[in-house]
Amino acid sequence: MSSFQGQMAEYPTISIDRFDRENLKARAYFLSHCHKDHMKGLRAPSLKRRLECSLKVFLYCSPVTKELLLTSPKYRFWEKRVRAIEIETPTQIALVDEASGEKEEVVVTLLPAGHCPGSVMFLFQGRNGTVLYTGDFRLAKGEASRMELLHSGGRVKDIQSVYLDTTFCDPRFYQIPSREECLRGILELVRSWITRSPHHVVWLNCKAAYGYEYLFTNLSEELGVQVHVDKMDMFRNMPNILHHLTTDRNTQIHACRHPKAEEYFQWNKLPCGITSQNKTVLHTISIKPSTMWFGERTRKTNVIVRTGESSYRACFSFHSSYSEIKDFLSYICPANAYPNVIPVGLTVDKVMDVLKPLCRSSQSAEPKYKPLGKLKRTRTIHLDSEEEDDLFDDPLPTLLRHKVPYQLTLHPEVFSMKALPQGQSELRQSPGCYTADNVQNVSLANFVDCEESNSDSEEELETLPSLQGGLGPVTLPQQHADADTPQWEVFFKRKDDITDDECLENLPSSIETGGSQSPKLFSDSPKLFSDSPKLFSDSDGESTHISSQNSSQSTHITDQGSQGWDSQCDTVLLSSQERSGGDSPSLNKGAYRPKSRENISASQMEQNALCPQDTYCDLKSRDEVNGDPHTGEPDIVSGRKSPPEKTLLTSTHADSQSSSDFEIPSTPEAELPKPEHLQYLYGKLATGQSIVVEKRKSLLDI
DNA sequence: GCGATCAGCT
DNA sequence: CACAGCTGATCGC
Repeated sequence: MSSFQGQMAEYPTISIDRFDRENLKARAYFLSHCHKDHMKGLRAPSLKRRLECSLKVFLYCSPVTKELLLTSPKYRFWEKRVRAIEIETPTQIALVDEASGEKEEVVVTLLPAGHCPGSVMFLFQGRNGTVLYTGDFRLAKGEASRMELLHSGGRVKDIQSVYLDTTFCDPRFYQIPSREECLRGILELVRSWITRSPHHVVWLNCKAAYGYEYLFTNLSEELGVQVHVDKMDMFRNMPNILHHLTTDRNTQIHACRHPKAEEYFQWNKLPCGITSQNKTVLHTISIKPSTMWFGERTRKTNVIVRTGESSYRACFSFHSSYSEIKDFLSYICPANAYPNVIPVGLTVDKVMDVLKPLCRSSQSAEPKYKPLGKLKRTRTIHLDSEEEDDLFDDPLPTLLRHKVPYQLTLHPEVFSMKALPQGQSELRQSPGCYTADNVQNVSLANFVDCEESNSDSEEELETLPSLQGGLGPVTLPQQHADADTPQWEVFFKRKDDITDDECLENLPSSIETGGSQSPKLFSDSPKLFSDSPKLFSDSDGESTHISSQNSSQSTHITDQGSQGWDSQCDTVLLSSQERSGGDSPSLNKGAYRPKSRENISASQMEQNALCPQDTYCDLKSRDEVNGDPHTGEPDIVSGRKSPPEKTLLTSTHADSQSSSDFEIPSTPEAELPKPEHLQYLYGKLATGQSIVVEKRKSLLDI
């Protein structure tokens, strides 16, 4: 839970995610996402009164957050005072003291945080330097390097302070299985159950919070079954979520809730009250998403655990793991970092001990000789001209440097993150800032093109095996390019292509921080967005448009598999959950190859834990392998007890968080990178050539 | 009656 | 395991 008090040292007149006490005096409010622990005081009478007196005070958030917030009647009084800011669109905001008339300008940029729909990080740039408030986030390793607007001149911006989500900033939580692994595990479990019969249903025991939507949409997409929920009106303007949900109880996947749901479940009753369909009793299992983590040396990442006869726990995390946090922070390398959360059992000091070494100050404490000629942690290879002296960090905030962009050189993915219907370009018009307007219009035009082409390929996608990218169930809902309706692109986006950034991340030199010593091999692109903030006009940027947010962490499975560095072990179901029919249009047929438990010895299991597909592992109760009550039909009608936990699904994808990829034994079919190959790759990296990673014919790609 | 806070629960 | 959030008890306005 966030213990951030709302204010940042550099910009104390703005309040973020806290709206009580001192924050009542703020000149502007920011909400990173719609979770209650970040909304304290947001509907308190004291703040309501403040709003009535101070007509220039606004709440800034992402378009999706605005939508979610205003759907709740309790917050509807904010309607006239919420201003949605497009993702990744630097926007200038005036902080006015209404009493004295004193004014300060800041430029804020919203960056997708991957925590829940609408969740963002706030990057502020102004006279007291550049600071980043992360809100809650889950970003896979290397993702910061793909955020265009964290960079300037091809380098990470000079960030004074980071206010960081440290929920799992504890070595205990070293590794949390990737979103894709978890998703795949749940998908296969659900698939294995609901394909048994139309009366086999799954209850997803989710907490009342935004953040599970990508689970629902992916399950629905892959299995062709809508998810039953209690309410969906908050998604009314987000078709890509809405289409996968239903309030019709007659479906096989439920995520409905009830205060006595657990009790109901004991009696084979779903939270929505049904126990049968068409006079046939339902066979139900429950899956409870919860965080699972693994230590540094743990190679086994079991994403599904059986906790009872019909109960399962599935790995699911809204927050970055310890190693993901460290990766993020070390990439940003701010002067200071402050924890927003103190994990239970830790103290502020303990957390600071982790954060400090990743900050600039600790690294530049004493002058050190550094060998010249090392590559700087550049992120993207720009083809444009060099624009600034690389030897020194920018003394000025980026916004003060007014550059006139001459061409749009941003990468397509940047645009794909910003869904904007045609015809809304005028909403971006900001009187008094024609330079920015021009840029916006240019980018908008390009964006629209981009969208249309996306929608074209969408058609294709549906006719192609959706495993094209090798990601299988991770395939995420596509974008709709309906110019007339508000757009919603799923906030977690799949990225097929590994970028060179990713590779750079794995290079030792990528950890190098601080001032550059290397000549730039490649010039940087002219800055567009970062130097041309959109001004927040008074003509109310009201927009019903729902912007997308995308989190791109899908590269790891394909990357690593394609390089053969890691065992390509994906989640595999046990025979207990086996169903013989290959009836489903499975994207995972390769991975889904059940094997009889009895045929596998314990030692085999140990091995298999490190090597892939035809594997399961049962960490905790190997001696119980014969006692699976699920092997036969019919099943579970009553008498749910809780046998010792059994791990049913396993994935040994040590994945993105692996600190030492080469330690991992290879699978028979996997190839270790040969020194020459590595040399070749590194050579390409060093010279800035893009590396196209050839996708291995995936196991799943059958 | 409402809100803030806390314990308990999941 | 923790998370996010609900419920219910208590207290103060």
